[in-house]
Amino acid sequence: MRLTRYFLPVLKETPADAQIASHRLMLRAGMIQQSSAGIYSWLPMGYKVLRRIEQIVHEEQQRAGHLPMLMPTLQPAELWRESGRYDAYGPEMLRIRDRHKRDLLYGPTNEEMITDIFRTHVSSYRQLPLTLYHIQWKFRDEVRPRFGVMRGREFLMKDGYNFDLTPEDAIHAYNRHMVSYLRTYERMGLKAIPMRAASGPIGGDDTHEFLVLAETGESEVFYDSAVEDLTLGDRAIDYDDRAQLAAIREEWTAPYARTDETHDEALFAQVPEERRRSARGIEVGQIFYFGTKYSEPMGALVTNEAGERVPVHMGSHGIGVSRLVGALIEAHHDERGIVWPEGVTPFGAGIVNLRQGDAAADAACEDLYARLSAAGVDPLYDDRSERAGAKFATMDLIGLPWRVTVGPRGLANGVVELTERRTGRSEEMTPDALVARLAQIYAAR
RNA sequence: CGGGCUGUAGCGCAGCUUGGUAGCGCGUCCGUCUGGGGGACGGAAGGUCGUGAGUUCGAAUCUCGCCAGCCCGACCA
Repeated sequence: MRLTRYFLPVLKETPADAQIASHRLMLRAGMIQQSSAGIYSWLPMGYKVLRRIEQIVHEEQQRAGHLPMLMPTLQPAELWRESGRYDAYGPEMLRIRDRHKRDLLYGPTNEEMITDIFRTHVSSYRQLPLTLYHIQWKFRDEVRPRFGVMRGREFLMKDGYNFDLTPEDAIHAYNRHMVSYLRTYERMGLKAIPMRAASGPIGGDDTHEFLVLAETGESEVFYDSAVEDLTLGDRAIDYDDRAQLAAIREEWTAPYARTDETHDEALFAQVPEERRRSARGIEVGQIFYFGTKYSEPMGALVTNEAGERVPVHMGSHGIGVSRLVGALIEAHHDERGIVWPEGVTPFGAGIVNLRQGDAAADAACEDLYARLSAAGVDPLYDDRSERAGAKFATMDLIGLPWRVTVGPRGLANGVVELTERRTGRSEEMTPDALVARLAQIYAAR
């Protein structure tokens, strides 16, 4: 993409309403624009990041064998009356009445709807196990939206639902979600720690929240520093291997890690003192096993091998997709701007032409732009007639992991410069070497 | 939902106390000079002063109502 043809309305000054880094930087980098309290438009670059995150979530869900689908944003009230949640949910749920005076609601989640779909079409244990998910906009009428997309009223969320015959099968589904989530966050360049959590209005017994450590997090967390060192790396995972998944779950959940809601001082005291940590965290996902909580009252029954009609065991599992954009920035920024991890960056590298209009510089930039594009790096070429300082400041702000600097001075020696945003380290090299280097970095993406 | 604060140009703000018909910086547009960390000079566009009513000869400014947004708390992913 050429910057002169893009829409990137960056701000030099900080908008007064933005308090925390991610909100401030998303506004300054031209990623979002507030529409009303807790509701945002996603401008091209913000949307690009959102779509990348969404893509990673899709890939990892499908790798785990979960099936993508799409349910509507507006749901009939009847379904929620059946589960008893129409009254239980409270004013957070946005209620709407259509012209026929039918009660609708803008879905804050989809347990009722998915259960309805399930009971209509599935009646035998032979059709199990089944895990369906979708990525859809949700609405919760927060009393006090704040922190930009981190706590908006409208938000994009992946929510998945598993249907299993037995508690054992459902626990396997739970573990499958835990492992796929660990992998999802790791691919985005985030360290998210599963913590034993409280179940809230979804209800249920077994539940973990995934928290990204950040000073601006909404939850207070307590954990054993041993979890910080855990990583999945490139280990081969077989999502049908129950023992392997259970072992990974054990590995991640054995060290103490809880939010303030479930924190237990006595247990925490058993952690060696030098490994005890208390910090703040941003919740970016949660998994639940809740058994027959919805299947029983809503009649989601299947026939088992003995010919008996039994309620299915269910769980639901969410990832806050839009919130992740904010969480990523909270975890990855400095005083100059955002520092995108390569897994989610909107563009792979920025090309800065220091002397727009100079024949040699223009030609070198065009050449690099074409070759990096062909190599799948997806570069953003700053071809504006701005001075170097302005171009550098913009690149620092929008946080692309790599900056390619092209100017007459270097070109006279046959070199261009490659700078890593995270460390600020620069290296001069020939254009050929630079293309090869970036192509290799992004080959896996 | 309790407490606090703020609405003036795209963004950040001044002006309000003491009423006289709106200003600064950034950004935007045009031009010239510049050219390796938000450059300089010259010119230009852009405002129902959140909104409604009241007081007054006259309201951005004073009074009351409403609306919106932000912060702290409670709540929440």
